[in-house]
Amino acid sequence: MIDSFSISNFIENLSKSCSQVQSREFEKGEIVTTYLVNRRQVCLLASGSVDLIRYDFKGNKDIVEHFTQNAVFGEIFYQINTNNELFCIAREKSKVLFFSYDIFGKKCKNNCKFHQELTENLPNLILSKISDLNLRIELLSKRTIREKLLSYFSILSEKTFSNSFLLPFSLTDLADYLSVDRSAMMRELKLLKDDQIIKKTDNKITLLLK
Amino acid sequence: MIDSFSISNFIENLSKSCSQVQSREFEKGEIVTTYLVNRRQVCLLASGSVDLIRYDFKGNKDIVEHFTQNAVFGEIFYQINTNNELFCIAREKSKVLFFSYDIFGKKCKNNCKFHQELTENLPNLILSKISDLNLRIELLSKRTIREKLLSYFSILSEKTFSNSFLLPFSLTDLADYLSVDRSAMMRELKLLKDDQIIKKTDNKITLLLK
DNA sequence: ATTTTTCTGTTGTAATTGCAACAAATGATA
DNA sequence: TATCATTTGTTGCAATTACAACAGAAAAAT
Repeated sequence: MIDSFSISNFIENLSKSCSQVQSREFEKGEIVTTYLVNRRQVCLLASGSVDLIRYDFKGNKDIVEHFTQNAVFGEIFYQINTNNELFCIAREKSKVLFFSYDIFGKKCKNNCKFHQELTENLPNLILSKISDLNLRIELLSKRTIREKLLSYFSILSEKTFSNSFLLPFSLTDLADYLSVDRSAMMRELKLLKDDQIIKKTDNKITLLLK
Repeated sequence: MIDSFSISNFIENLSKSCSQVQSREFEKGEIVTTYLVNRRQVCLLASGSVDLIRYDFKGNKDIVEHFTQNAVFGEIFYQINTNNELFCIAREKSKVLFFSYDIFGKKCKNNCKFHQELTENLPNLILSKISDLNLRIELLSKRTIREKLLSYFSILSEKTFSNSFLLPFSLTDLADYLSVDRSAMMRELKLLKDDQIIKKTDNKITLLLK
């Protein structure tokens, strides 16, 4: 599996640039890409964070997906005809690599090391994207807010090998990720505290399961 | 993009078997694979249909995912630590190819045509898997049953270029796919009929939008 | 340092939904 | 053909949830 270290290496090596990969830095708020055209382009987030945003017919903003380091994104992964406009916007200063999805089979003309590492690791990046999507479906499939929260906490707990962990999102974003009303989620969090199932201080959650 | 025709060709050519791909037929009800071990194995459904089933701690059966022709599946795409047991079960007579995900970069020793076609097409099969997952997330993110149904119908309508289309699922499975209570969904379908937003006869839906 | 924006926290209320339970229709199997 | 299993369709009711609206805290921008 690719790790942050490898990605950093990618970026370093990129100075001796691979002809088939572009790289660019974005400031907070800048549009990284849109899902309006139909290209075979893949975006790989080398550093920072990027949101996939929808503006619906009423102009309401809605976070569809949230990308962090090593995430791959782009309209090629989102062949869904929503009649809304989808944008990827940098949440903070971010570095993004752009290349064609069809880089897969092909060898680089220069036979460059960077290109080779990229094609070797892309399959794993895609695997982890698929797992992330499946995880979200798993959570969204739960019927109640309580179940959604507890499933999510349980997964964070397993990831960190601890009953205590920091939420990687703000509570507002968490409600968005679980696709529930924020105030209803806040209420449920309070009930979970009252029932002594969790403890919560700021964005640190502790599971109190016996 | 790969089509059914290409897949059929794959299967035909498979007679001169590629050393890195196994193929097997399953009868209805047979276990195709389980998500208990951690292998790099990919399953590709050449024909038939397969369900990914969960049995929770109470023994309740739950359809997590439903695969049809050309779908790729296997635990490699599902790195989620649910404490449940996940099985893939053939819904009908089905043909499945098995191979390693790491087939990607590697060339076949025999340099066989089949292997080459497979590695060329696998990236596209994976793309369409990702789009399917994103589509489901899109639907599950809707807040009401009505919105879920209408979004789903609208996508089917676009796919078929028609206001009338057949549901690819039974209503029971549709409720499962949208992760809502079946009886609540039935009620909402009736309300949609009463409000003259849809017509429904058996599993044919007609959108009555002006 | 002050203003503005975003985030957290809370609550009442109405609407939606899950659940349980049932009957009829359809499909599968022996 | 008879029997069993699955699917469709329906309803009452209790529980959950979305929505709206607000205030205070924290963070970001000027």
